[in-house]
Amino acid sequence: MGHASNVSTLTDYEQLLRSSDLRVTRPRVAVLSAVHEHPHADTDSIIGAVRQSLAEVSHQAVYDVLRALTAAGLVRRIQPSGSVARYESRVGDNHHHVICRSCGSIADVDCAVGDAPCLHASNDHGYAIDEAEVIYWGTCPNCSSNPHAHTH
Amino acid sequence: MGHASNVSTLTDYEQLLRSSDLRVTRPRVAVLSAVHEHPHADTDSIIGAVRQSLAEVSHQAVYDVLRALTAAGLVRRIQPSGSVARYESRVGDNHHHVICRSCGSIADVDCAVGDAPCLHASNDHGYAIDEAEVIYWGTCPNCSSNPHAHTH
DNA sequence: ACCTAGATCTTGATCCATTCAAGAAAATGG
DNA sequence: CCATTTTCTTGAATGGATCAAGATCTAGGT
Repeated sequence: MGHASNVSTLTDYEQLLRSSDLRVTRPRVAVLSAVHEHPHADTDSIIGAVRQSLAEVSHQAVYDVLRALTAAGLVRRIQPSGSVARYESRVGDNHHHVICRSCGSIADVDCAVGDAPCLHASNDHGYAIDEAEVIYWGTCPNCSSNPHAHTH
Repeated sequence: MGHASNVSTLTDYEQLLRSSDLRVTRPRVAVLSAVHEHPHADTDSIIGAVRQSLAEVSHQAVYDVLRALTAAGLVRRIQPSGSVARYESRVGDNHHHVICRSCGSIADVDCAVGDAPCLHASNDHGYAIDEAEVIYWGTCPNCSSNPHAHTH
């Protein structure tokens, strides 16, 4: 009695992992979940979030998992100048980011030109370009109105 | 006899520094020169280049100078994902970069749309955008033809 | 269900780019 | 030439990320 829950509790995250041929482990489910729930979080924040549901996960495991998930395309890693690595679960749509120079907040920006665009450099120097990464730098609404309230 | 050379040897780099209200020191001239001569070089390469003309410069001095030059707008700092900081002397023209995923080589790309463009995000979320940084990722001609010759 | 092979995680150390700190040296303006 | 302020030297520390070895767990086959 009760072992039927093994089947009924298959989460979407487990499905995602399996469909990428990744073994399902508790650290992996927890990290994948954390990235979904905390877009643009850095590794340290992800470790913190993961440990709320799975207390004793090593930081090394989180690093390993993030690498595996990134390689599998389940998460995307971004690393703006001067920042540590950050991760997001929105993948495959070629979107970009706006970053506040003052507080570091990040927001998503749909690609301005279409779906898989931005791939046209004025002179590609013979490079075979497969991705155009755009980072818009500026000041967020909050920092614009409260110029001295740094959360950075 | 001979001290007239103090005047005649004012280099362009000295002028650049003075016009930015920066004191002229040998480390600064050497670093500025190194960045001009080695576009996209990282700090370590710049330290090496600087020490060819000025043997005993501390790495800390180079870090400090690079920071000062960047703040003054005399050089530009770029830091692609997974790379250390790199510097270039081409500033003020809103150009972008293509980077080879295989060997890490970097080439300049003029802005595709015009002069100070690219500043139009599809939805800026209220951010006041002042710069659009574009990095094109791909494979350089050399790595395309010699797929296994990593210099990275 | 159980076992095995191979992947993944834990533990603990290490790397290295960058920054911090304090005092010595140098540059500018008077 | 001096005084003030900046910049450089020296040496240590920081922190994100990686390396390494062995224990643990997952998945697939029996």
